[in-house]
Amino acid sequence: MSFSVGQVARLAGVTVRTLHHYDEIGLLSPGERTRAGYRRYTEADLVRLQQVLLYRELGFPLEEIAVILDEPRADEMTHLRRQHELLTRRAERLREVIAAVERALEARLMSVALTPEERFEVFGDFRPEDHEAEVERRWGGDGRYTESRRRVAAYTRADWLEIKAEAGAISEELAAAFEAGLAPDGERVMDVAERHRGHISRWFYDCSHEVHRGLGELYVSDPRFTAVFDALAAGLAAYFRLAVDANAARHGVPRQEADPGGGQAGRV
Amino acid sequence: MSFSVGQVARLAGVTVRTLHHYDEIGLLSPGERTRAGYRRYTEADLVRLQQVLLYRELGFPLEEIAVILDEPRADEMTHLRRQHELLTRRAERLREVIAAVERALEARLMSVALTPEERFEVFGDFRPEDHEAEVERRWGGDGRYTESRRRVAAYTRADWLEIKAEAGAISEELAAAFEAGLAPDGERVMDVAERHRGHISRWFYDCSHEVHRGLGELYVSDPRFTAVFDALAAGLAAYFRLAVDANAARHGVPRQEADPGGGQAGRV
DNA sequence: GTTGAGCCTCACGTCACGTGAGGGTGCAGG
DNA sequence: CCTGCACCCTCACGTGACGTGAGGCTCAAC
Repeated sequence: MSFSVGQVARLAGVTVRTLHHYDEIGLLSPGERTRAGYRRYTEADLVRLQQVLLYRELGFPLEEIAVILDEPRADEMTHLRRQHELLTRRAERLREVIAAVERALEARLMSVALTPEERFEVFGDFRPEDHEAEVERRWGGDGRYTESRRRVAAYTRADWLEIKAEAGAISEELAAAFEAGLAPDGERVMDVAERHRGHISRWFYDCSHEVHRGLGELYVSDPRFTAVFDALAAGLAAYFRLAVDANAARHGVPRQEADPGGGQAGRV
Repeated sequence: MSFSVGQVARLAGVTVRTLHHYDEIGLLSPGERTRAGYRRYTEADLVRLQQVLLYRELGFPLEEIAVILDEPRADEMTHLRRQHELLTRRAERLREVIAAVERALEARLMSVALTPEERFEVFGDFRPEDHEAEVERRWGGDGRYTESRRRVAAYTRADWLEIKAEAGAISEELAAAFEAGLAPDGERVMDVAERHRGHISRWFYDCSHEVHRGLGELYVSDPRFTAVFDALAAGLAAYFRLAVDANAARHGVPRQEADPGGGQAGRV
C-alpha cells in the first residue's frame, strides 16, 4: 500500500508543494518512485511525516527536524514523548497568554492603566511560540476569521451604553447589599455575583467560576482595581471577592490554588 | 514618557530589527522622532504593539494586522475580545493535538497500527496553528530543547526491557485478579490500576486520572486495543476500564463527559 | 484517442525578518 | 575636550519555508 503526493497532501493537510520541498531538502523523500518518476509514499514515510509535522508545529526549523529524526538512537516513542512534553509546555504558555488578555480586558473595562511591563509580561519572558503561519493565513480565506468577527463584532455605541449601565447596576446593587450589612455569602449577594459573571460572559468572554474567582482575587490584590470598587464604598472590593467565592462554591467549584500572579503596585 | 527602540524591544521580547521592519511597512511607526532621527515610542504605540504581537501570535500576516488595527470602529476592547476567542480556540486545538500524541503513544506501546487517517486526523482537518518560528528557533540556542531532551532522553535497551517487564507484570496481575473473580472496584484491583497509571506517568507522560480514564475508554472502544487485552483473558479490557474508573473515583476525580472521539474500526 | 485530473521539474516571488556594513549620537570618565 | 562605548540610524543583501505559475509528461476513463 503506497500513496501519491496528492493523497498524502490531502491526508496530512499540507500542499503538494510542501511535500516537494521536503523531498528537495531531503527531509522526507518518498520510499519509491514509479518508472514515470511519480513519488510513492510508503507507510513508513507517513510515520515520518507525522513526526515532521509535529515538530514543525512546535516551531523547529526543518533542518533541525531532519537532524532530530535521523538520530539513530531515538525511535518513534521517544519523539512522541518529547513532543508531548513540548506541546504541554506550549499549552501552558497559551493559557498564560489567555489569562493576560483577560487581565488586559479587565483593565480596560475598569479604566485601569497597565504598566508597560504588565502589557508585555507574557511576551518578554520566554515565549515558546511563533511559527504557525501557513494555515492560519487561511483565516482570511476560509471565513474562520470573519465568522469570529461577526460573533465578536464591534459593539455599537448603544451596546456600550448598555454594558456600562448593566455594570453600573450590578456595582450599585452590590454596594447597597454591602452597606445594608448583608453577609457576602447570603443568597441575594451571591446572586449579584452570579449576575456579574453572566455580564462578563455575555459581553466579553466565557467566564467560568474559576476565572471569576481569579477576577475577585485581582480586585483585592491590585490596588488600582481595588480603588475603583472602594470609590463606591470602602471595603467593597474585599466584599465582592467573598461574594464571588461563595457563589463559585455554591455552584460546586472547589477552591484551588491557581497561578499566584503577584499584584505588584504600579503607578496609576 | 517615551521609549527608545531598544527599550521597547526588550520590553516586548522582539528584536530591534523587527521594530524597524514594522516601521518600514507602516504597521507600527513611533509617534515621534528626536532631531537626530531616533525613534521614540509613546505609550499608545505600546498598546498598538501589544495588539500586533497578539494577532501575530495568532498567525495573522502583518499586512492584515495593519488593516484590522486601522478599522476605525474597532477599539482595544473589541480586539481583546476577538483575540480571547481566537486564543481559546487555539488552546482547544492544542489539547486535541496533545490527545492525538497520547493516542499515538498508546498505539505504539500496545503495538497497534494506526490508519493513515488516524495519524493525521488532527492535522488534516482545520489546524489553526503554525507560524511561531522566531523565538522557538531559540530552542536550540538557549538550551530549552536540550533540557527537554535530557529529561525525555532516549531510553536504553535496558530501559525498554524494564518497561516491557513492568507493563507485563501489571497486565498479568490484572488478568489474575480478573480470573480470580475479584470485583474491579475492589481495593487490590484499583491498586493495580493505579500502578498502571504510575507506569504511564513515569515512563511516558504525566497521566492524570482524567487521561487515565480516557485510556480505559480507548481500550474498550477500539477493537485493536481490546484485542491486545482480550488475548490475555476474554473481557479483560472491559474489566480494566472498570478498575481505572473506580480508581479515579477513589481519588476524587468525578466522572465527566470529555471528548467523544469515536473508536472507528480500522484495518489492523 | 482524446480529455482531464494529476504528476513532474525548473525557477522566480514572497513574507518576516536576520545579518552585516558604514556611519552618526550621547553621555560617562579621564 | 576628547575618547570610549553603548546605542541609534539607513541601506542592502541573505534566508527559511514555502507560493505560484510555466511548460510538459502520465494515466485511467470515456
